[in-house]
Amino acid sequence: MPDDARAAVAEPTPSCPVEITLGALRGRWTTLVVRELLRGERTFTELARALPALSDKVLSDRLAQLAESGVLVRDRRPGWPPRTSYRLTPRGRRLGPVLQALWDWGAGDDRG
Amino acid sequence: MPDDARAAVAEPTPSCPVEITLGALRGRWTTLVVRELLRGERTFTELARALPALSDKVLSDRLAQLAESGVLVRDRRPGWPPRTSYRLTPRGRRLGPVLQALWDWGAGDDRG
DNA sequence: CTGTATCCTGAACGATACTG
DNA sequence: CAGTATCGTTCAGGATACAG
Repeated sequence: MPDDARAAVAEPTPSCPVEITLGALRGRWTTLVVRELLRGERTFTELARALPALSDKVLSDRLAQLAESGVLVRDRRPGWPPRTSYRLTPRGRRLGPVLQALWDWGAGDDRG
Repeated sequence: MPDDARAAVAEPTPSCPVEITLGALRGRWTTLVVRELLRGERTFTELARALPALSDKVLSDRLAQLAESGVLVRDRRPGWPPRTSYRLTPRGRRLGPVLQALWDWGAGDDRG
């Protein structure tokens, strides 16, 4: 973390890298979608089936959000029935260690 | 990450460690408060001054939230004027690597 | 199958005022 | 100094219906 991270902060969402990452992961279900994709390519329906309590709209929102932040890409195949796959970009795959860090802290036994 | 992380997920906020961590860091300003405390003990006023755009109420909310999740402790000293210090617990200090991981990803140049 | 549009509700946020 | 109480607004989440 560079030293200018120490600068006085007037806003919580400037160009701060921490906020960029939290922005990409923001919202319910987001990390679960990413985790599913870390296991491999998935279609819309496969994601919906893996996350049964998640509505179509929110899944759509999450996929758009993650595409926007460069975490995943859509792979739309022509023909019928329409079939779209989602897979992580290299940048998206690099979220693996981030989720690992989040996991480790949350699983911490508080001693030490 | 243990293998049962692969289990089908019906809710986004079960006892999943990732969600525990995100829950602790949830909300605007939260990571900035933690980052300030990573630099050392701080009083309410010092935190408020470091984060000028943050209202008393929200700062109070954040400190309560972070105390609740075991990230920091209050150190209230008797006498007048009242003076309260906040400092991270060992668990709170272990958020350092987590914020580092968030920082690194957000600062990533997208190549590789 | 793969989404988008619309509406509704509850929680988070921020301002202000007030207390020990 | 160190907070809490109250209130209004905004925004994300979820249900439902519909479209390419």
